[in-house]
Amino acid sequence: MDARILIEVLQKNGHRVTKARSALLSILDKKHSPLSAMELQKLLERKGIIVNKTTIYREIDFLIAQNIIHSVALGDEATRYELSSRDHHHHIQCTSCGNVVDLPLNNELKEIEKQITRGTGYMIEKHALEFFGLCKNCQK
Amino acid sequence: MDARILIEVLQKNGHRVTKARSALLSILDKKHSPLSAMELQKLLERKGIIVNKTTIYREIDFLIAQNIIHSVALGDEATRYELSSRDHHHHIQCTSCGNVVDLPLNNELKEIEKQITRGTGYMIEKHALEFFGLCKNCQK
DNA sequence: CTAAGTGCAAATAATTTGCAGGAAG
DNA sequence: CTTCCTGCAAATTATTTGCACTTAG
Repeated sequence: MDARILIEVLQKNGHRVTKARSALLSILDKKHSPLSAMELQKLLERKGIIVNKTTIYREIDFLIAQNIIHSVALGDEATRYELSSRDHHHHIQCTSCGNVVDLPLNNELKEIEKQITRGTGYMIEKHALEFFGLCKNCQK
Repeated sequence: MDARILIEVLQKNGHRVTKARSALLSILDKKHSPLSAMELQKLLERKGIIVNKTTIYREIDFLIAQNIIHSVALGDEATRYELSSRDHHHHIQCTSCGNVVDLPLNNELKEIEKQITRGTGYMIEKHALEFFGLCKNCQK
């Protein structure tokens, strides 16, 4: 249970473990695709945990500050978030239904990043690689 | 002049060529990094062309519909736009000053896209690959 | 002329913030 | 208890839309 370990770490570091906080971690741990603030709120609701949207945003800020989650920008309405403890991966979003799926890829980009640093002097910290297309269902 | 050609095409297709429209095209043609709605408005202003922000957004919609520009999502405040007629490329944004630079890269992703299609059944239409890091200046 | 372009004010939508009350440790 | 968490309402920011007016062709 990734979520359990994260909760332990939070406790060890003197952070409070609220119902919403631990439920969010277990939701993020189970769902293998990035979730928006609204989606997180709804998934909490299904567990019987009703919180204000403000709380969701503050919880997101907190978890980002703890390096537990990070944002994923796909260019549509809302920012999504996912656990940072996952192996590095990318996403593909269906341009019709909007569904997002994780894509396990190897580090094809390491060499490219070195090239870029050589060419531009930038000290690269991270990258975002997202794919877009029609999922099987929407091809019909 | 890329902008000139685009203007001719618009005229040929029966679209009007307003001061703002042609100025936007020449601005986008010159600036080799994606621009936000607000930046576009300000750059027009510097040319003495004062337009409402609404006009900027409507012009962006129009140019996207004409396949002349497309959006670039970097995950911060605003969406940026750039000419589609440019060779396919990517960007790197400084995580400190926010500056965005174009990166000419070859099609390293073609093979990866084929893999993804084989593995997931998605019919891939496009991808977004952005890099983030510290620019030379901000490393000091 | 006449459809397309434009400004302005108001509407949305995502996210942020101030403040006062409530709960975790 | 005391700091952190939370709700609520109001503020902010990016973008959209309705309506009446203006202009390019």
